[in-house]
Amino acid sequence: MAVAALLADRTRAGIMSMLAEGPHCVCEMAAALGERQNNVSMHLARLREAGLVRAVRHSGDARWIFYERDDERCAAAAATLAELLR
Amino acid sequence: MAVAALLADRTRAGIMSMLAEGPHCVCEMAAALGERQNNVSMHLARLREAGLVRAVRHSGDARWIFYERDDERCAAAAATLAELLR
DNA sequence: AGGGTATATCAGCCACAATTGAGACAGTCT
DNA sequence: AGACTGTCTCAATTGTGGCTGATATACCCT
Repeated sequence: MAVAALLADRTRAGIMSMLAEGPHCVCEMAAALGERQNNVSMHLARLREAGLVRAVRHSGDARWIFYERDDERCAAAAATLAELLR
Repeated sequence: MAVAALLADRTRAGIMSMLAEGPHCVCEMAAALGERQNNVSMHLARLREAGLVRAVRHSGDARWIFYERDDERCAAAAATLAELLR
């Protein structure tokens, strides 16, 4: 899926926005965005496939799965988009 | 329509890419992109509504309508997108 | 005025993506 | 082991957006 299409979805944009501030677990984002957990999970899968985010398991309690941005990939994606609007 | 959604379409991305090099008329872009005229026209309408491009009539022959980018709006849009990937 | 060309608009159809609902899986407690 | 919680996956439905085909509008030319 293209970067622009990934950001085009309201929920995914919200996810990226939240992750810009730091790592969050799925249920936190679902609650904050007013979306169901399985939806957020699916959108995260899309973002993961594109490499924009990655899942990390906490060492202490592995029930929660935290997601964080891949800054390098995000920067590359931003450059790709900026090219179109250059 | 959101900026990201506008750029998510292959045809619209092609249009923006062509317009980055300079003004073009609808039929030129349709031919270059291998799309039908009415499709390109419709996509241009979307881009026009968003303010990313504008139509200009040639003074000499007003049959052709040239489209050109609105650099200011494009820069603003790029900033909006960059914010999500910041 | 009439014919030709460039562009715009509109209804109908189709494809794809988002949401829903249900269930599976993994890890943590008691 | 059994209950509970957080996450993931999948089939079915819904909804949105793009494409098509036809038509309308605008301009030029003879």
